Amino acid sequence: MARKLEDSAAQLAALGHPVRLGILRAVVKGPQEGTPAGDLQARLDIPASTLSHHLATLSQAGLITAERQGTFLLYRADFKALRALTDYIWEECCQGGACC
Amino acid sequence: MARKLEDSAAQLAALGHPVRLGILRAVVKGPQEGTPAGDLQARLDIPASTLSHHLATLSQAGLITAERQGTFLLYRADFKALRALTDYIWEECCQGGACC
DNA sequence: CCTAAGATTCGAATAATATCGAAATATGCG
DNA sequence: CGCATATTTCGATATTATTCGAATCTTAGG
Repeated sequence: MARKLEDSAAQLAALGHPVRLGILRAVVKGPQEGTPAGDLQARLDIPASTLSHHLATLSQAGLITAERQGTFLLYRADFKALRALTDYIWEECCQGGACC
Repeated sequence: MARKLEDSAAQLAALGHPVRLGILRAVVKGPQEGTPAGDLQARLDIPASTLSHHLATLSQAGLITAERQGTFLLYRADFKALRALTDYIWEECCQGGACC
């Protein structure tokens, strides 16, 4: 399965925003079973609608996943996707043989 | 030296554009001493002014460096910066202990 | 000094993104 | 059902990014 440059760019763009990078960090450092959107909102102190928009961006990029638990929506980081993304960067780089 | 979230976000944003990711790839796969802007333009088939703008973005983010050689400007990838960036992502992730 | 080649900067139009309050949707519970 | 809580979607605005032709700048060479 060929990894598309466009998809990687979309994931990198999703991470390329201070608020979203902060969201990912908060999700990663949160409980393994996931962090409710409300908890993220309280911790990061941003309006709910803004947070929701950023969560959607990260989710569409495939970097986080959501699972409903009652009235809560638990967000979890997709570590496999993160690994694939960083791997992609280095596959690109090492193909030239200049760095590793 | 503490790596700032904002700086990482800026670097990720620089990579988060298909054309710029393509430029980085071309630079990485090019000769070690650097690739002239004109070569990149011919290979990627984009207007010179557009290319120049993207090169400036990548350069300001600290992902590539430029060195003049006569009338040419040779662009090189900053592998150290790329490594630091991918490392940063995993430092963030592994702090939670959930993934590695 | 003049010209040509390589590359950037300017300027201006268009497109995309970010933000956030208000309204709407989904879920659980009494 | 009706209400409360959690979250998203809508709508509207402000900001920023992207694009590219034309003009400018830089350097080398005659």
